[in-house]
Amino acid sequence: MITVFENIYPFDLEAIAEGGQAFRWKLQNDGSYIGVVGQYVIKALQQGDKLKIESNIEQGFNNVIEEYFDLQRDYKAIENQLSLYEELVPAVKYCSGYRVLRQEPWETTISFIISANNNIRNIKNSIELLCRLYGEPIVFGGKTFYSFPTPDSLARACETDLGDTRCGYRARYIKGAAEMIACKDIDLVKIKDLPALEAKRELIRLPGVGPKVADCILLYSMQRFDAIPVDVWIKRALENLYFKGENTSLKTLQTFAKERFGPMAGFAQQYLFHYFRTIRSTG
DNA sequence: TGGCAGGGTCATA
DNA sequence: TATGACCCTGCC
Repeated sequence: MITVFENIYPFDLEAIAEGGQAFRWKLQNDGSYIGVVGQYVIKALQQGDKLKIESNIEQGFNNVIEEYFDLQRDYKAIENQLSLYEELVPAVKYCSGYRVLRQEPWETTISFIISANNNIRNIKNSIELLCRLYGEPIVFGGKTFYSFPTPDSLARACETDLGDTRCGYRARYIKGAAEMIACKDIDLVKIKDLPALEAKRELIRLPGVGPKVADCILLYSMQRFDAIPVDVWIKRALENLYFKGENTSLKTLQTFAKERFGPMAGFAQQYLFHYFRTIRSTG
């Protein structure tokens, strides 16, 4: 099925797909991106303010797409609000169209456990291998894609075999987290509704999940926009903007960012991360 | 060819 | 609270 979504603005598919919040989107020769979302393969092509979507979604096509890309949220208003912070204006201008995807909590948890002390290329490779080895095949457009593995399938996996996904020492974290979730020791659905601090504390019980990964899970899959993952890029950005470039502890930076941006912290993080990372890599 | 850094976490002191 | 180890990969 193919549908075109009109008048989507601000929306930047490339920034959304490459921005480091999701790791399963792949750029195609025709400029489109193909990704796997749940049991669905989605081919997305942006042409100006139109978004053309081709997918194997059978029911509720529009709902699935609108929810995943968060199309109902007024990002123009969000960008205007962020632009009230003078220091964010360049980042918001540069990254206009960035959106926080509404991803699945389990997949987000494992993806960001793999992300720790890793680089994006490796993260993508490991997740792809994980899906090929433990996910279910989905045929779309004559090609085979793979769904993200279930908690049960990873809980049953042998730690040595998980090493085949080239995730290194994180294999035991993946297995450990999968076991806790599969046996309902941790319930991601319930965590979604807990108060901020409690939710974070619960997530950190999972092996391989520290403060930063917990914030990623909260922001990218639980719509907790007050969560601000402080990674090396946000550290650089905040130090650069507010601490005269001086080395500052993660805790200080996190407290500062939460106070300064409040419920907008997660959005601010997205624009700062993408902006500083792009500026740095392009010089 | 070898050293280093990459969207942190964990164990130890 | 502060340090160092940790798998693997690509880049210089």
